[in-house]
Amino acid sequence: MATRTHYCGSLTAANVGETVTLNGWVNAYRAHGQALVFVDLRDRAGIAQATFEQGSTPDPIIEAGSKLRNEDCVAVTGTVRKREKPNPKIPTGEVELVVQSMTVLSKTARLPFVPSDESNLPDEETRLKFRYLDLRRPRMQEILRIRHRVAKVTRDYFDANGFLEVETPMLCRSTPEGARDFLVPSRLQEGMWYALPQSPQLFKQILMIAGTDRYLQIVKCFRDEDPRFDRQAEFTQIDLEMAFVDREIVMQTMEGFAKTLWKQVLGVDLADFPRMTYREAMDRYGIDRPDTRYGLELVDVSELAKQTEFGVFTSALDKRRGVVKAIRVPGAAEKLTRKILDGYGTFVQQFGAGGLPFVKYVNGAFEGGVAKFLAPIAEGLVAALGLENDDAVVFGADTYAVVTKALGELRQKIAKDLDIIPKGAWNFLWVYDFPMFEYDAETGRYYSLHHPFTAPTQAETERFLAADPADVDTIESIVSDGYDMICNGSEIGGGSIRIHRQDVQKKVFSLLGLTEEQAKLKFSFLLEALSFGAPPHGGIAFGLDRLVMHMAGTENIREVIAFPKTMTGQDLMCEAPNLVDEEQLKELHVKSTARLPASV
RNA sequence: GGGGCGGUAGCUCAAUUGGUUAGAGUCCCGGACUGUCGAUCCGGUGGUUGCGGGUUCGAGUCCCGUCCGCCUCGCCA
Repeated sequence: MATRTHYCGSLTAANVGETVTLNGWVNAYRAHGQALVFVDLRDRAGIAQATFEQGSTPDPIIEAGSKLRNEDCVAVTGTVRKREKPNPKIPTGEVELVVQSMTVLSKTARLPFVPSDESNLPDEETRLKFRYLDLRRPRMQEILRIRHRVAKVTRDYFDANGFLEVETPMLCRSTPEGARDFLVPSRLQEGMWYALPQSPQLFKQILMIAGTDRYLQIVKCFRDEDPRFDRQAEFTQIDLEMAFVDREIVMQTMEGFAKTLWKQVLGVDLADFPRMTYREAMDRYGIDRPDTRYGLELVDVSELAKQTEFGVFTSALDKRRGVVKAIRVPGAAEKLTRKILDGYGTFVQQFGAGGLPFVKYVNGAFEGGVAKFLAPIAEGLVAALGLENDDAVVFGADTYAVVTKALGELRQKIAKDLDIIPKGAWNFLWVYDFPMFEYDAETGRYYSLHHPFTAPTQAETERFLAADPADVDTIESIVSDGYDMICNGSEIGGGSIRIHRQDVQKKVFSLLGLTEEQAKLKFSFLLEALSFGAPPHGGIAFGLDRLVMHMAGTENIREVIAFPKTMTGQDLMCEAPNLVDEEQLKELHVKSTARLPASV
């Protein structure tokens, strides 16, 4: 075949007069009979027009050109010529290739869809089934390129900062806590199972103990939980760890990374990242990953609510940790119709709220909703919320946990519904000072807010070691040395300074309900490693897929993964998962209890 | 495991209250055409309305079940 001398997308007026060969696919064709045919050829780099014309192109080649159809794969050779009428819509529009010879490398069968017909793109199901056609689209190629750039800049940045890329195993041991594991049966060890890594957490800590000092890995991780629009069972982390560091060093290094990434991939200069404690984030935004691109902040109006006769308020305040909070929605008195507000009422109910009291502030007075209850505190409320004419106000009244969750979620929904999120904004911030533990009254035990290897802050360590496990308030007040990097309300990275003291690690395990025996059974290697001169260390893991989602501006995570899985965990192209041979199961010492056939 | 939305030609969509032979654009096939770039013009192929059951004189439309896709709650240290 004639091999490429240029990419279609790279042709410019500078190539005029040159004889070039293009390899690509037919993006579109315009045949004007046996004497003139235009074919738009597409490759990874872009589109160029190939012209078959009598006088320049041999007749049999014109004939063959007129038979080309969408997505046929061809090689064409010819001379680059300046066009009489340039096409300003494409970058190569000033020139065309006058075809002298052509090879049809591969005719296409009847297409399930036409990749170049952006206005008639099929549903996602069809795109995923024929992913190779979908990926031919320039937009998908652009996303692949961005993803590549992110990986490349990542390796360059961390290489320049002394990090070493080290691979860690995919076949690991299953550990308690955390997400559900994907399991792999062992053939050589009958009855035993590997687990695919949820993250290389322990390996990278061991690498720090092993003197690697600075570690980086771009690595697949697996969590067998239900997907979301930005979550997939199989995903990629940019995983990092540093020894002999404190929180400040890690945060500075990682902030530098994010800035470098945005600069080199998008050409965007990011300002220094603001920092916010977990407490402040929850108080003001009702979530641990606040989207600071817009207002709609939560305001505690408990003191005012106390002065009303409104049962919903007063009974909420009678509860342990009861609060009344409000969100001012500027200028939304008309937009938030009764119907919409009813919908919001239902919306907050799924987070445990009883309903959504609301009121509108029009011409200096409250009207609608719960207006009649607010008379005694009207002045105070206007001042507390900074109300202006035509504002709407929604309230949450319940325990702190319920109000925070309900209003935090509602805040984001209102912002989307009213379309008040500024386009093109990059609001990064750090959230830190997370609690180490949350106590769950139902199971009667503590849970790690981050993971069980997260250290308490240095200042808290002795208080933590001294704390009585039965003293829930004290345990819950212990602050960890963790930090999350937030971008536009999305957690793109999370990490912490790790525990490097055996006594601290043992206490964490015991608070999590692991007996000394269980801890030894599951984590003996870690506890042992910690006893051999473990350096202080800490790190972070970024969600590569989410980073690319933000940078490419896609609606979901599947768009940034070449071969993604659906919400039911299937690969529609290769049809995984699927049945296996009975013989395979036997070798693996596995017998299925499924009602449907487990093998073919 | 729970909730919501969706599934009609290869693709994108339409089809009045349940009522004639389920239509249009596009792709594809055939024909015309020497400057198009969403080419244009003429003709044609193409349907188990996701699947199964039910109600009805009659179901794309209503009901039940099921599968698939998306979103969501739980879950995701």
